[in-house]
Amino acid sequence: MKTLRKTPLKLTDTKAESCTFDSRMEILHDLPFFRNLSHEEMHNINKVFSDTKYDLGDVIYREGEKSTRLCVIASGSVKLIKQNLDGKEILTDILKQGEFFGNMDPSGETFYVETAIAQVSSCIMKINSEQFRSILEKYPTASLKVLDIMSKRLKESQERIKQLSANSVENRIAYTILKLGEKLGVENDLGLLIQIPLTRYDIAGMTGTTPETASRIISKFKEVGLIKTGRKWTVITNISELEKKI
Amino acid sequence: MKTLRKTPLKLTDTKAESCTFDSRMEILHDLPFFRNLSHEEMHNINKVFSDTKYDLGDVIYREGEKSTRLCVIASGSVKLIKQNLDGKEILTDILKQGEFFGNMDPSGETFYVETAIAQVSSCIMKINSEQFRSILEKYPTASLKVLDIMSKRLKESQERIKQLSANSVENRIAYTILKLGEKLGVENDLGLLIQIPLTRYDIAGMTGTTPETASRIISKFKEVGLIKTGRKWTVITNISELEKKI
DNA sequence: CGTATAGTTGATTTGGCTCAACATCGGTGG
DNA sequence: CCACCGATGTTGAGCCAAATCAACTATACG
Repeated sequence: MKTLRKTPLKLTDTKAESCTFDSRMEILHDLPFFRNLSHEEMHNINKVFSDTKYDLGDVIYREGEKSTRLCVIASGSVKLIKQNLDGKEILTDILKQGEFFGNMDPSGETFYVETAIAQVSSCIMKINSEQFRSILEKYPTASLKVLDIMSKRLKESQERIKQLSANSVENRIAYTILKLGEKLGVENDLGLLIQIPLTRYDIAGMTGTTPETASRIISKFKEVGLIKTGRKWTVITNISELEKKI
Repeated sequence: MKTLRKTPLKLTDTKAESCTFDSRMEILHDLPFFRNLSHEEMHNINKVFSDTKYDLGDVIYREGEKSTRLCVIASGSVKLIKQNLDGKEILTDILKQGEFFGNMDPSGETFYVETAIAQVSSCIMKINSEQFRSILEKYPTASLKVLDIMSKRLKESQERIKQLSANSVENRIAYTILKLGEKLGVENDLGLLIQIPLTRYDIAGMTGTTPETASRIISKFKEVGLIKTGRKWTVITNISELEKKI
């Protein structure tokens, strides 16, 4: 039952170069919604973005603040959190390089509905909501791509509602770990490693339970050999059996 | 405690004329995403839509079927349902005239992720996903409007996740009734009537609980004079006090 | 009117929360 | 380099909100 082992996570610090104009160029070019644009167009778009580096745990914006910008992750990863009145944290999403978050409503009268926190040291590219909007107006293909991404997120969100409404905590934790594996998994010598620091609080916040209950269920999964975990890291060792727990 | 009273719901049957080409024209013109289009453009768009009448309880499409069309409610209202493995029903959304649902991914390789059911007799306008897509490509303003609506739905969906994760059933039922009041409420002699037939099963499906628990909590709300209800109908009689229950 | 559907209410059970004590990891500074 | 300590994770005991199971009543529709 002992899984004593140093963290297998590779938390390479955001390299300075991930925030340079040229590397941003590459990242922007890889975004689904800016593909097919000419180099010159991309260059002009890139000029409109600014960037900021954040260390692990830094707040990018806070729920309730006036929302004025759209953010794109140039490197690193970001978690989106909603707070309940009694302080309970709901983890809405975990985003990785190339994904966007923040505001794209140009009205100027909106407020962030969640708090964004750097989950590892990250470089975040930012653009004014109105400017982003005018890019979308200029490139209809881009806005359809954004629309597709939003559709997908809505579907995922509704799947989660279904789970919270009808499934047990065990189901939800199995599902969440598998989804994280799909999205952030990296094969290593142990199995499929989830390449972000993930605490019991995070898992509890994603599944609508408490850290204690999350810990208990994770211990059960460990006992039957579905996963291996340690402080802030998780490895899936038996995907097919874990899928049966959903 | 007795609220013996005939249903105050006005379930006017979908008038035949709500499905005529001309009345569809009006409805399309009122859609947020087609506003600002010329009469001629609208006329061309209208020609691409077909329509179908559904009676209360009719299935418009079923979860898992190949998704090929986008639907717009010309008249009536529609509920979107997801089923759990053990048969439990999750009510994802209730939509009214002018709202859209279904599929807008043109890839042709997608499946409906929920079942759509007419909640009253309804006229549904339908368009092929690819055709809708090409309209969006042609009118960038329209696709941005659609994007805005999707953003709003995503926010609502995440709010619901938060509630399911952190709030009591009482909180959630109060919230849900208030939201339904905002969206579908009509002032009558009793108070703010929710103008759709709404069962305890529906409310349970929207709040992630059981009909029995929903009934108990609704009885409590009735006792303290926050709402009045009968078979399939709900009237909010004290909004401000009901808000305190969230 | 009679019947199927919808709603209510009670008794019992239980999954998961709360509170609490303890174990362990890993970064920091002496 | 190692000891320390705060952050993280584990585990136990008791409790409670809500699910389940069940019997019943009320409503609307044909």
